Amino acid sequence: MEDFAAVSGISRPTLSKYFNNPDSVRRSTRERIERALSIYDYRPNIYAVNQNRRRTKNIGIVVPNLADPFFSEISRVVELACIAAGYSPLLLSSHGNPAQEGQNLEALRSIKPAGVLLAPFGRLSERAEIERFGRDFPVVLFDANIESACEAFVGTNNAQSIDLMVEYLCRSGEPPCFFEMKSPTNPNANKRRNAYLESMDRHGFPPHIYQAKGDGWDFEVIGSSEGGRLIADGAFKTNTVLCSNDRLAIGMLSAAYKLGRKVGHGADCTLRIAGHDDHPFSRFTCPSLTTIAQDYAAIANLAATTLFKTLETDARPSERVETLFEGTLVMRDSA
Amino acid sequence: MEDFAAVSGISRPTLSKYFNNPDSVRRSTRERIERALSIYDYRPNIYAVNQNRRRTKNIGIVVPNLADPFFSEISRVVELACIAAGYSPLLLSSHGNPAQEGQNLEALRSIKPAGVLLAPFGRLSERAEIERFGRDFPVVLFDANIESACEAFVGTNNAQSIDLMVEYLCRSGEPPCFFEMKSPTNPNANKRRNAYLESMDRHGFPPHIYQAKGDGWDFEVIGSSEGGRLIADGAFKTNTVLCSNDRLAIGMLSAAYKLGRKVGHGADCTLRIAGHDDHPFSRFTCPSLTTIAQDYAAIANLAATTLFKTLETDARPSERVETLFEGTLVMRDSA
DNA sequence: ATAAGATTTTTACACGCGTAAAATATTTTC
DNA sequence: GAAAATATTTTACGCGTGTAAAAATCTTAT
Repeated sequence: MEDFAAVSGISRPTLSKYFNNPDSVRRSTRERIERALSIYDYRPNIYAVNQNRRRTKNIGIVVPNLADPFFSEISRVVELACIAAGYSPLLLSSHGNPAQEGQNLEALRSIKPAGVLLAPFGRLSERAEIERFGRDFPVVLFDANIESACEAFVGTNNAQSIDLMVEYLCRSGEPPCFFEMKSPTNPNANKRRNAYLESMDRHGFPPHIYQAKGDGWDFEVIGSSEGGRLIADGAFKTNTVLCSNDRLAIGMLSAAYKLGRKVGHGADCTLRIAGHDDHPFSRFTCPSLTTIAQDYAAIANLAATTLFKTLETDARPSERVETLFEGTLVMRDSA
Repeated sequence: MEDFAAVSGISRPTLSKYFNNPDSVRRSTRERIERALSIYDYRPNIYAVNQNRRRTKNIGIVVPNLADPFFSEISRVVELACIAAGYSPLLLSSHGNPAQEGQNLEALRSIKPAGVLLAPFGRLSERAEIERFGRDFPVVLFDANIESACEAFVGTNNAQSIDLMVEYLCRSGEPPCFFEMKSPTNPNANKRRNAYLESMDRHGFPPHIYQAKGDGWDFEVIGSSEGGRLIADGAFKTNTVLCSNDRLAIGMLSAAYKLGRKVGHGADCTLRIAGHDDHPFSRFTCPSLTTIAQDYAAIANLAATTLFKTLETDARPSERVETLFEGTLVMRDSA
């Protein structure tokens, strides 16, 4: 920078000001700098910069599993929002492994992030660690909520979205059974089950919950094996199944196909299957999957802007804010 | 570090040595340090560290599109390999946008990576930029090759894998037509087309290539709309279609289902569809997709270790090495 | 043209750590 | 137990930038 100052005829402190905020120098100066920049292609050493800055411009993004299209999509939006706001996002996936989540947060500490956008697993075991991390850095949670931790939460209103789906299914045919994993990795699963119970109660139908054994992130495998078994056994009390998420539904649809069961809302169909999340592949299942679309973009952008606001005002907000977006019904062929 | 040196009773230079390589200090000293570390939880400032190190321990990983399960899976393996080798991976997705690839490389420059693992789009337009980047940093390419650039390439042998599939399809039924995008985003697509042509020639069958219009990364959409149109029109000269990749096949399968065409190798089937890549969802299509499995893990690990070797010897290899892994046939129900 | 205000330059120190060289302490070897 | 080999400490400098304070320069309004 010393050298660049020499050849560009600008003093080093002014250059420093320019690189921190191009608008903080006089217009004519900025133009001179940019002219010189186009010739000498100098760029500040980011390590020296971050060493001296009080806060870095880095933002950590941590998601449970990038292999899940839901997270790869939502983190894409988050990432672009960070870049647009002038921050440097650092995307970390926990690869479906809750222990990795802690390691990721630990790794983030060493880059001294300005803030963190975290979609937590939401298990009890990691709660304390996240709370601690949230005290040390500004953190906005998304997708999965941990009531006791961090500045804010942005997600989908599962009560509303499940109720919407139950309502639709009840109006258009038999009331739904509910299919989920026995030990879900995500608090949303519990919210959805409760929402189903409440909604069925409100509609005056008895609930029927079916829980699949198995853990991990191979939801399709579990949906296919366990769901297929339930179908084959004729276990479902009604001809309609609401799956806790699309990936389970995708597995179950493939099992139904293998069993020769015709799924859909047509007259010749004997089974209806619905999901939740509007997974990218739900348009291409056979039949295409009726589901609930979460507003990915809205969730991602609000989470990001909420964090940015915290960073700019530099004051931790006095009270925790939770924002829930509504899901929308996507009527396709499976239910 | 000064303070930590004081309270731990170890000199700062020794601590510095320890943090760069815990084994470079005497055993007893290391234990004293680690005991103190467990009490005071000090950690080196990574920015000060990287400012002074000749080379950082950062490794950039750039993939065209994390939303594509192929890349999310392979980059997961690559990422873990980097961590296991003591490096700090930085995962960047170009979000399906070739221009973003250049921006990602540009962003990587400022973190002065020790090396980069790059799965390029492979378009002509970015060639020069990648070559230039490859001269400034050690880069190992994977998935898509650019003959003229970087240290090494690791990928799948498309000629072998396509031949394997063509061989199987010819043995088990009518010889395949080939379905692909007209203007593919990836050089592998061209390799596969040529492999198909050669293989059909070798088997003594006339080739039939069908190219879908459309660009971008919505392969399923294109496979569904264009592939569906071809099916409806009875355009395919044989009853067997080999798709250039699984995502096209997934789209085409959904179109076939909508058209009421029974796909598979059974007696009652009128159409066979095969893919390439063993996409995570190919097990759950209806019917499940016969395809070629790439050895994700082998490709990812070899790419990573090849880069590490370059970094450790500190010498750019004299000649470029290309390694191709063989694909394996995954026989499922669709063909 | 001139004074007030805004911007830039000069000067200087700080950040936290890598690293080199010489002195000292510790361990190993015979 | 002494000498040799090894490890640690001391001392000092450098990395590339942020930032503060005072001086110098430029811009704007009168």
